[in-house]
Parts: sequence; structure tokens; C-alpha cells
Amino acid sequence: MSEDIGFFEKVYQVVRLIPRGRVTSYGAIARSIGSPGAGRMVGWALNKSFSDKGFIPAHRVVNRNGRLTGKIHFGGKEIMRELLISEGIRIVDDQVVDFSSLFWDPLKNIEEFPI
DNA sequence: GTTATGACTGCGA
DNA sequence: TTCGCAGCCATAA
Repeated sequence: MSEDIGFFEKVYQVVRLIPRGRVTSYGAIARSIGSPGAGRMVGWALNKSFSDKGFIPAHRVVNRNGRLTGKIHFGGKEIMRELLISEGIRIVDDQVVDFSSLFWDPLKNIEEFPI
């Protein structure tokens, strides 16, 4: 069943569901997979995803302020910003412009497409 | 088995 | 407004 997968797998699934040109937060993902408060683990899972899994749109995951706190893990401090810009998302001072409008809630999507 | 860590979040000063 | 502290969960050592 879908609950046989581990925490990391759930994170990957949710992150992969993030539409292009949209963003979400670590806490939102943690909550969507039934582990509120594990936001820090979400970031850790994504970090591991670079070598364990294929491409994960981790650049679409930011903190609750829309700030690119994880950009330092992309191998280059500008990589995350470039990826977001290439999707039509504007970044100013390491922050997502109009974050509230671009925010994509995993919970809302999972209601329609359960993992 | 315990301990430490972390790409977070919320509240208080 | 910015800054600091505490809570939260899963994984690694």
C-alpha cells in the first residue's frame, strides 16, 4: 500500500507533484505526509535525494517565508535561483516574489490524488 | 539502546 | 521591526 513507503519516499512523492512555476514550504510537506513538525527532515530528505534518487524539484521547496534557505545545498548559491527563474518565478533578495500567490498546498492536491 | 543533528515553525521579548 | 528560544519529528552515528 502507499503507506509502506518510508518518510523520505513520501517527501519525494509530494515534491514531485509540485507544479512547474509553483512553490511550497517544508512544513506544508511535512504536514501533508502526516508528520507535522518534521519540516527539518523534509530538507534533509531532499538533500539525500540528490544521490539516492533522480531529479527532484527541490528548488520549488522553500521555507514559510518564501526564502531560499536551501540554496546552499544546490552546489551553487545561484543554482536554486536560476532554476526558479527559468520556471517563471521571480526572486528578489533570495525570496520568492508574490510567494502567497505561487504557494502550492500539498494537502489540497493529496485530497484529490492520494499517494 | 542513547545522543546529536537539521534545507523548519511559532511565539515571545 | 529584528533577534532569540523552545518544540517538533525522523535519520545517522
